[in-house]
Amino acid sequence: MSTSSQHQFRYTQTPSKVLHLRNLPWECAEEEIKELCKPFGKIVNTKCNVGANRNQAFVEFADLNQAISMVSYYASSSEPAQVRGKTVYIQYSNRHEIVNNKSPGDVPGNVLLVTIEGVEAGDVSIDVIHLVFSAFGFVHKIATFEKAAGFQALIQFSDADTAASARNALDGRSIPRYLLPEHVGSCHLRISYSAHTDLNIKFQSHRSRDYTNPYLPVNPTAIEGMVQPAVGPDGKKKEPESNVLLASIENMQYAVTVDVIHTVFSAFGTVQKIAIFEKNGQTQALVQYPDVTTAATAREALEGHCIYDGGFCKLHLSYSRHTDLNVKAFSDKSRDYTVPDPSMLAAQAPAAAWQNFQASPMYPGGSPAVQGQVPGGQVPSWDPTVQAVAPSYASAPGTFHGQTYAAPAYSPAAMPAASSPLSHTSPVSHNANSLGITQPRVQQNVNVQPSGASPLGPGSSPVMESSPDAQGLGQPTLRPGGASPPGQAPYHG
DNA sequence: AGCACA
Repeated sequence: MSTSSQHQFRYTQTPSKVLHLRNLPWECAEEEIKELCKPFGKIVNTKCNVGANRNQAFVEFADLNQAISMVSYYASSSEPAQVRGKTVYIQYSNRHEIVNNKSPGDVPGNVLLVTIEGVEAGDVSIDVIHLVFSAFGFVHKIATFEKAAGFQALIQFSDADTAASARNALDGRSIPRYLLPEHVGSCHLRISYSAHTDLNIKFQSHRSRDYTNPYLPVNPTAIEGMVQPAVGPDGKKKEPESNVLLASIENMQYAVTVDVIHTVFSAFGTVQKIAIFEKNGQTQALVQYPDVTTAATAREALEGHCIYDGGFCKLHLSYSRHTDLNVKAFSDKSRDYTVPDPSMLAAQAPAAAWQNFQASPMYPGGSPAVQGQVPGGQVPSWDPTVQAVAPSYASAPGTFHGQTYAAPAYSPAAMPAASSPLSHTSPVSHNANSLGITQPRVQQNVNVQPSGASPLGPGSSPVMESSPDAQGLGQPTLRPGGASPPGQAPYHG
């Protein structure tokens, strides 16, 4: 043994109440580490799954002598410290206390946040998730979603103990291969706790389930297969229709406020809710109508038109996968016209709250349950472009954890493609008014017809009274019913 | 197999 090697790690020799454990098994659970350490004293803190490989941990004893006794014991023991048969290396930490050992995801609760790594959203059906986690207790609710972190699921158990047992057993584990499509490689579960205590599931769908309420309606637009935008032979997208429109606003030289959106879209029917958000640097808005027909009318009439003269704020409309927006009733980016009383907002527990929770880690530390509230009045982080892919995997009955499971409640029904009448969804208009995306020479204006009747296509678009310059910024020029002949655009950019 | 950033 060279003196240099002794010097190399000399600094680790200073005793500390905190021990550094390394070479732990993959995603070793906190309980396993405690089991190893607690014979030597009282553990006051741990920090697990640290290091690049998440196979290290820190354990803080109440007393320095307890830490010394553990190090001393294994220094002289013929049997090394082991977890799951794997030798664990124990040294004094170079710090003397564990600070902030609990990240929010480590605060136990009855709802787990599960990240399924290495899969696409369509690879793991909600039935498979349910199957896997049901082995540990009754799964009340599941909500799945896609975020930057990947495909995730919130899984609600009855209590924190059940959730903890599932977490301890499955964190870092993989979903069995036979439950996955063949093309999926590794598929590790990364599990932490959610701050939620009760998920608000609005529909039984391919992405959310409430097993406590079998009578919950099935979201008609979220049935498997329905949401996947089919591509026809001509390459046109055939989206499922919806009562909610997704408006992308191109060339947004002027502010587009909730009020502006409301004004424009109210021409075709009652606008129930609006949410404005940014997506890939482009402003988009979700506009909710009471029914699909109204939305279709508005879509037909507004597609390709500009809110302002001069080719500004050009609208591109598609159907959202949403059917009922959960938005803050009054904010600068959203409006819920069905909730006149702001105090009602608390009762409008948005199912999107957990999405928001994912997007912005602003859950109050230690504060119980941000349940049912959109935190901070933020606009929910809608991600309408993430169109869920219909699971190609049909979960078959099988056994897992020694239990036999029935077939999934939802068979992958064939997409009722015929129900989508939209055959002219091409982004490029074939009409005379060739609204060049880059060089809009002729102004196409929003035609507002309060009756909503006989919406005009882009080719027969009437014009607004004037350019935004004449009207001042921020106010679209709307002339109800004042249909001018086509080609009479007064503004030439 | 060698130190934490939530």
